[in-house]
Amino acid sequence: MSTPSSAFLKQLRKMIHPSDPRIGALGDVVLSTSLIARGRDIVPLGSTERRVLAIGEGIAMRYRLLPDGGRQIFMFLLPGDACNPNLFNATPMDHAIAAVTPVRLEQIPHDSMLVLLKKVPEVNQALWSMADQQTAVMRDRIMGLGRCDARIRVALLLWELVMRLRVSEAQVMPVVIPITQALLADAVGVTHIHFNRIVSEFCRLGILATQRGRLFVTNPRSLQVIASEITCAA
Amino acid sequence: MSTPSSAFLKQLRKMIHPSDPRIGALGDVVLSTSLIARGRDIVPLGSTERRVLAIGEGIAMRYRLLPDGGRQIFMFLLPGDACNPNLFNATPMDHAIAAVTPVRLEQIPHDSMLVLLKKVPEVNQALWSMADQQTAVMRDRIMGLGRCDARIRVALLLWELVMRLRVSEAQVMPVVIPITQALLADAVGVTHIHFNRIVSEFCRLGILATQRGRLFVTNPRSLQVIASEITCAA
DNA sequence: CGGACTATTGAAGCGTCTCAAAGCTGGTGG
DNA sequence: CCACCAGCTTTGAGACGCTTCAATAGTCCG
Repeated sequence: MSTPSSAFLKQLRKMIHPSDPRIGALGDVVLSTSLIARGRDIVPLGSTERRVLAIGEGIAMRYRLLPDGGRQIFMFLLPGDACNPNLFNATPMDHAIAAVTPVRLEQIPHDSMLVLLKKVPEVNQALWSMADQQTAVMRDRIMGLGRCDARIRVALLLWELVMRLRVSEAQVMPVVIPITQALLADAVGVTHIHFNRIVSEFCRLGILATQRGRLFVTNPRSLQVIASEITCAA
Repeated sequence: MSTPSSAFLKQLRKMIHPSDPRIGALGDVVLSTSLIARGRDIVPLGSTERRVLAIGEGIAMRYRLLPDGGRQIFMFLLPGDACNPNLFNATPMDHAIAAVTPVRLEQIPHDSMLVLLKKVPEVNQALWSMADQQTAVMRDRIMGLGRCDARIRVALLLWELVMRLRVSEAQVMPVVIPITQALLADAVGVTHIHFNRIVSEFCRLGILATQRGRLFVTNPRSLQVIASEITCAA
């Protein structure tokens, strides 16, 4: 069985096929892990990696800084998500990736991945799927930013995180989102201050509960209702 | 030489390597084209394609409709751009692609692509690069939508289009952008009406000139200046 | 020549930002 | 073990960017 305690390999396996025999080859991959402290960069701006990096545990973010000190967060990366699914990319990163919580990072040298790729071509396909999923998340973000008011954008983001957390971690009901309000605000493109007013409202509605540094989603159902007030047809 | 009159194959060739000998194999690909009228869908919502579709000539858009009748445009596709660079994707589209101008569409069956892929593995790499370029464009869009006011978003979009048009078509100075103001507005997330006020301002500044259905960029330089008033460090 | 689409202009309303300030909470060092 | 400090959260009031609604004008096509 070679249970891959790796979140990344687990996700890879899931994308290939429920029970492909060649999946055993995944165990042969050279995988190392390291711990990244909260707030530190995992992949700095302008870097070119020669390993596949993936989130093993914790939460990270793709982001970019602006000259005025602002910051835009493109998306949050959850356990199993790859920072750079494109094995062949030689161009320097146009953004950075940092740890939102303490992160256990999984690293696989490109060489090792390429060997695997030759043995199991379906891995390439799986990597494509992972990349596609991430761009789908970004499309949803563009959708929200371009067409919805802040209230709905917040609901959309939280709903997205709840859904994605449910698969990576098997969460129980009060879903925990261990991300600062300021960071969440930087993702939906509002001031952390206005974000907070919206959170307060959701708390009053019994949808959320707060604690320093984290949010509890007590009622995902109504979150989705709010989100779908304007959400897309897809 | 087998000059591929195909914009897509040209782009593919460019991404592989300036002068790889195996590039000749690109000519063996099964390529057909068809004409799409302005406004028609190229790839409808929910479809699953078994061919690679690419823009040969003209401009298309990735977009999604909202229940309230609104529309968000994720990005514009220019000659050479692929609608679906992921050969292995079997999941239905979560958005649609339509022709902004009359479009000459290039179609290559997946079978044929896979044959090519086996002969020239670098093609896979090239497809990855194309996908990466598109997500880079989307990241820039998120950046703008989340962090910049409308004036700058407009400058950013127009600057992006000017840059990308310069490579696909060898444009001369008054760069023509044959896209309706209403559509451009739907891309940057403002009312077409407010978009028009910004265009008017840019006209007064001598940056733009207008004509029914198209924009002329007469002074790209100052466009970039405005765009970089807040733009990212990258 | 009529009809449909595109562009343009004005005025009122509101969503969000900005600035300013003050609680809180948890972790750190004394 | 306590005090302090940095980071996170919360609250208020004024300003402004953008939307909305309404209406007119220009331009292409059948």
